Amino acid sequence: MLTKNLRLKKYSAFIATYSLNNKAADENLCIYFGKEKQDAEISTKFAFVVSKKIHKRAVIRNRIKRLMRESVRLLLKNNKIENLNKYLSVIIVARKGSIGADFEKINNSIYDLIKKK
RNA sequence: GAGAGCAGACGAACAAUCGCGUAUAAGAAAUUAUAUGAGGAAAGUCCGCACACCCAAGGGCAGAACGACGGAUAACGUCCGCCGAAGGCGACUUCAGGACAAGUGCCACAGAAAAGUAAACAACCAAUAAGGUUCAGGUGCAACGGUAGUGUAAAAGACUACCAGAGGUAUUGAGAAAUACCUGCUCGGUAAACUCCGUUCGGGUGCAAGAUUGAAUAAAAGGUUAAGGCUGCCCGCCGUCUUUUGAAAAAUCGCAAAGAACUUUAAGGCAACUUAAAGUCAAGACAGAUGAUUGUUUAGAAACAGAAUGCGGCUUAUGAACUGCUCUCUUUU
RNA sequence: GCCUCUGUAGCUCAGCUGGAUAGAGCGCUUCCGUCCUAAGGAAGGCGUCGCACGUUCGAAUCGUGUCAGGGGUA
Repeated sequence: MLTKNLRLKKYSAFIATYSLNNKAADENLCIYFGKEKQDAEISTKFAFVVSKKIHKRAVIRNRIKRLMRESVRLLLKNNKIENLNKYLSVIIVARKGSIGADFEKINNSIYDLIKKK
């Protein structure tokens, strides 16, 4: 779990981010980007979504969520995704390809998709 | 040694680096330090409780669950003991295990007949008929107790012996029941068919229950005894209702450390369990915490699987390697 | 969290007040038809009734458990 100021919490913020429909996807993941920032001081907020449609078991869904979270944490720490800073919010949604994936696969997916943007 | 039966335990360990939730302490704050952080099923939501609120002026009809007996428990559809039945050579296992002799229904095809003191196709007696009987044949899951004999014209519980059931009496037991004797009493199956009997349940909603604080609870128009509420329905009772526009939808508690709690010991009890003493305090969010990488050990860095108000059960899923007791067979002494 | 419904042929559905060969439409295969195709006609195979256990003489149907899928509600 990321620290509290990096988490996206409000329901209205989710709706706003989804409605922009600014997204990038492959078979594993789908990333939604929110509005562009006015103030550079505000930190970018993240949310991770693994729907029950992906898989029935909570263990597998939790596993995917944790891997995504860890991957984002490490990328932020190493400053590899600087181009993310201009967005207010980012939602990462898992797709069916991510079932049973290891850390390497998830990490590469996120890195590639963000870099493309 | 082989094959079974029952019960039990375990649910990888250690280290390093980078991280997350909660609590406590320090600090103006950023933050820092310390402690701690997922199961035996957390699952399915199948039962039972606690807890909370709503409705409870009544009356009637429904309804649901359970079902040998005795106990345990907060309670249970759970557990323990025991009886009976069924299965197994046995250890042992399984059982929705009240009543069809209160009433109603159903029992296809076949068969005379599927339950009503029941047919007379063939058979038997007899000269024939009237009559007697349901033995034998045949049908069917099931044919009006079964087997063997006596008896008779031929037969039949008509009579006898054994077996099965029913009723009664006596003894034993806390009881289900068991044992013995008597009565020829013999009346089909099905209640996981309706139903009857007994027992239990005030009803409803589930922590998004609900409580407190804050905000709001205002205005306009229209309609009229219909709608709405009170238990599923009826009676009965209460009672204005609908539409449009506006605002709000946040925080704290519930709830996270104290109880039907857990561990050990002792006493009582066949046991479930109870009582007493000592010790322990052990997750807790609200977009929702337990992760990532590496190394070593084991067996290949293993199964099923992730807390959301809390407990007691049941059911289902579950890798590898184990432990104890018991039974049967075989071999050796 | 709570409530509720459905699993039958390749697909969409009947049958579910127990009685036997489990039906209908579309589809599929073969044949007829036509110069060829379509329409039309004839024939055919198509099923562990989600699974397990039970009740019953007999279960798709009744009961219990279980698995899977869908819907509603806050």
